[in-house]
Amino acid sequence: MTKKLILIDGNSIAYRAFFALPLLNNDKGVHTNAVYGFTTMLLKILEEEQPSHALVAFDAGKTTFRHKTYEEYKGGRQKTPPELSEQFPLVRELLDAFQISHYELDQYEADDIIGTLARRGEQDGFEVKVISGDRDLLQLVSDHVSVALTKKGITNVETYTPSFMKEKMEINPEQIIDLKALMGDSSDNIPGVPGVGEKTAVKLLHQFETLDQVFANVEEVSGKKLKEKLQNHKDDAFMSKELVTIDIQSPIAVKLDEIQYNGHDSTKVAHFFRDLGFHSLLGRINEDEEGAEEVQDALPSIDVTIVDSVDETILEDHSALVVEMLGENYHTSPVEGIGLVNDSGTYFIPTNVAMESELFKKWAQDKTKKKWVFDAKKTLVSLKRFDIDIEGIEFDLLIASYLINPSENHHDIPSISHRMDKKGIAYDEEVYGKGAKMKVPEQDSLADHVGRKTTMLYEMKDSVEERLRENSQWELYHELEMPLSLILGEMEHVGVAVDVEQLESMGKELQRRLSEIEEEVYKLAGETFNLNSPKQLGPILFEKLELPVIKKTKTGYSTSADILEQLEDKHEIIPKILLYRQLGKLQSTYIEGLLKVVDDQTHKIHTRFNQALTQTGRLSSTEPNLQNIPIRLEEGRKIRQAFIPSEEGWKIFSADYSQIELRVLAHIANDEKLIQAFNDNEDIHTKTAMDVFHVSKDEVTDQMRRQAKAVNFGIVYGISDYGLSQSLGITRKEAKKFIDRYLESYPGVKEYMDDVVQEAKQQGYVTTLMMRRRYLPDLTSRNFNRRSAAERTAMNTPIQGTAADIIKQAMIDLYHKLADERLEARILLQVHDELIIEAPEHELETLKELVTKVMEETFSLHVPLKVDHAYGDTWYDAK
DNA sequence: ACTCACACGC
DNA sequence: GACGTACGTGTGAGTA
Repeated sequence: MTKKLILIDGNSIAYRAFFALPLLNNDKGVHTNAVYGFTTMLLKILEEEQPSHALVAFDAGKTTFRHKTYEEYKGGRQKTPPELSEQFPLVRELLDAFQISHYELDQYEADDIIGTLARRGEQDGFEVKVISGDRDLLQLVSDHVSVALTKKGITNVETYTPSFMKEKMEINPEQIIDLKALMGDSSDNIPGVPGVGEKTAVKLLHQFETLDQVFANVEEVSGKKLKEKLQNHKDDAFMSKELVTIDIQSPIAVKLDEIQYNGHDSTKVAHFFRDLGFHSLLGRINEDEEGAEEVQDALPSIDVTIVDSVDETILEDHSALVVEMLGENYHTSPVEGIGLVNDSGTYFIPTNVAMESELFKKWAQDKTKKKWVFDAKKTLVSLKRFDIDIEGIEFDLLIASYLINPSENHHDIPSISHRMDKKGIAYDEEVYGKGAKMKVPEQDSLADHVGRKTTMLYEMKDSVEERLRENSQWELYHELEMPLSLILGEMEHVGVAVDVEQLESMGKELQRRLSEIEEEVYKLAGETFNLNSPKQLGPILFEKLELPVIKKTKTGYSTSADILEQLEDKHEIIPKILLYRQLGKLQSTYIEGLLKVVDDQTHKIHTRFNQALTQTGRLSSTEPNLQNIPIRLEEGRKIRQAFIPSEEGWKIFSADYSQIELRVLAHIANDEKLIQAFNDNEDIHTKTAMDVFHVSKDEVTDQMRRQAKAVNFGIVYGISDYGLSQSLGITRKEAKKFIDRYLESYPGVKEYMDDVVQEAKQQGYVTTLMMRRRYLPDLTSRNFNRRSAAERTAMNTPIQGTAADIIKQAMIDLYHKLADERLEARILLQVHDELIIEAPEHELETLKELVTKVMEETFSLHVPLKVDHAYGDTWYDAK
């Protein structure tokens, strides 16, 4: 087997990672983006290269031997940001966990260490691979030394071999030094010859081979100016050469046989990953399929009693309760067992033992026995499957964690525990495996893991609640999200009835039309191909049919709808493709997709609302997503005909807020004109058009109203001038003008936008009216894009988030009102600004008034909230 | 098992 | 003036 040596330029990779990735930080405010990027790069290299030897080199200190030659070496360079410097010790820790040597040497740079070892390795018969982001290292390339440079991002590299270099750069590795000597390097403050850039330098080296030859034959250089510059800066060039030349004989102490790589210590690495919150990476380190037992053996042991029959002594008030399931879908996943922790101990109750126990059921349903859970909704729904209606849920760690920081991507017990510095717990993935390898471990392991999770839940309650109070979020948590959670759970459990035959017959008709269109497209294309593949479609349209290329994606031609629409009258194949796409979407996502998740016993669909996911406070919906059922195009809207009441003689009733976000904006910004418009019950888009274009009502054309509508849309969703230009098909400049004119027209809005960004910069986050919070670390980003995106988010989130708060409040109010009035009507779905209800026909008259009133009065703004309603035999008809 | 391009809603 | 530009979920293709 050949010996393979990997040499990594530690500083360079850390820098790259730092600037390539957003400034992630974990809960304790420690930045981890560079470490994270470094880790992904390292994992990839180790997987791909399987090195026998490895070393990471770092720059030692401020001064190097090069400074003796040239004092200003690396002068003028920006100071390393503290957010990065603080990560270097972590990178070293990481390497220790991976058991990879790292090395630095006073007065020398990482380059010199790498160069020296590369040459030594080469002589000893190694295949050497150098990883860096610094092109200077290309001078090391030889038959047995290749250099991988990071391209975009961090794991994306390009490997330079002598032949690749010749092809790509048209010069040899040996010429790299001379190239740099001529062109200099501003980032290292290397002068080179002024006025000579890469192009000229390459040209010179083509002609004269080496730097020495260039100057020996300087008379032959074409161009008077160039010749002069060379003659005047000969010394600079040779000094530059000295500076960029890597010292391949640096006095380093390490020997090659001391830097063998024998694989990492998975326990240490796992520990490190957990500490820093690198969950996604944990799955990539257990080469030899560590089972649940091994993972747990590494943790301090705990005492879990496996219960074989439930007795009263374990069912206390104030208990942490975990209903454990491996699958995501709690409507269908088997319950693997129950975790219970209270003052009397830590218990694991096997599913059948719990569910067959009358005592357990009675305890669960007793509202005076307070339960602390993780995910109240999931707990509620899964117990309902066993005919248990849980009561007395007093604490929900999932919701609390989400409210404290919604941008945290992992709101599971182990992740939250690690964020709060509680270590004795493994991630689900480590215990259960993931994907196809996921399996229920044997009972002892299961009980141990569930026991730990329940213990963590039990122990974290107080500090998490305290945090909510500190954030002034107690009311949001306790009066809004917690009650809502149970209502959502009930909605999910009730489900929505579906007319399966209707879906199936629509599917058949669609299939027929799809095949027909497909045939026609193939005929027009002159060949058959996979019409669902943009990769295959691109060449047909833009090469074979020679249609003009408007936009490319990184993998080929863009064939998205907005591009195809611009080509619509260029070729008759285009409208057919668009129709095929439209119908294909309906078929695969909505017909087939929905049929897949219909319960075949009850013909109902049970979505799951994710209450702890979006950054703004909105809900999301999965398996299936019932918040994106088509409505815009009639063809798709018909899908809604398949959503029907679950009982004979009932109707679907729908109520939606009219312009809730813009009303919220009027309120928050306290903009006189906007408030006036809503108080006068004006058509807001027409009003906006009047104000932006300075015209009277009857002068507003359709075109103007359409543009005003898009501007309003942009304000609500926080899109950029670019986004607005795209949606209106105008230039960015024009779009910006629209936005500016809008802000001139509504000075209150302008003031709000400025203030909210200002305030967010000061405190680091924005809030909604109900104190929902969103952190925006990118507000201080050095990257313009990031910063402006964060600024738009700062303006937009209070608007969208407050609207989300309001409809959530309305759901709670409505739920209670329906119960108080003894109505049978029940809420089925929420679609951001709309509630879908089913009700017996005789309740409709009552509902019209009651639902509207509750929704409009749920929250009092400086402008009225307006609710429209409709009903019919299907969701389609409730329009 | 993953990423990409695309498309649906608000 | 650059850069790549509301947020979600789900699908099929393509690659590893």
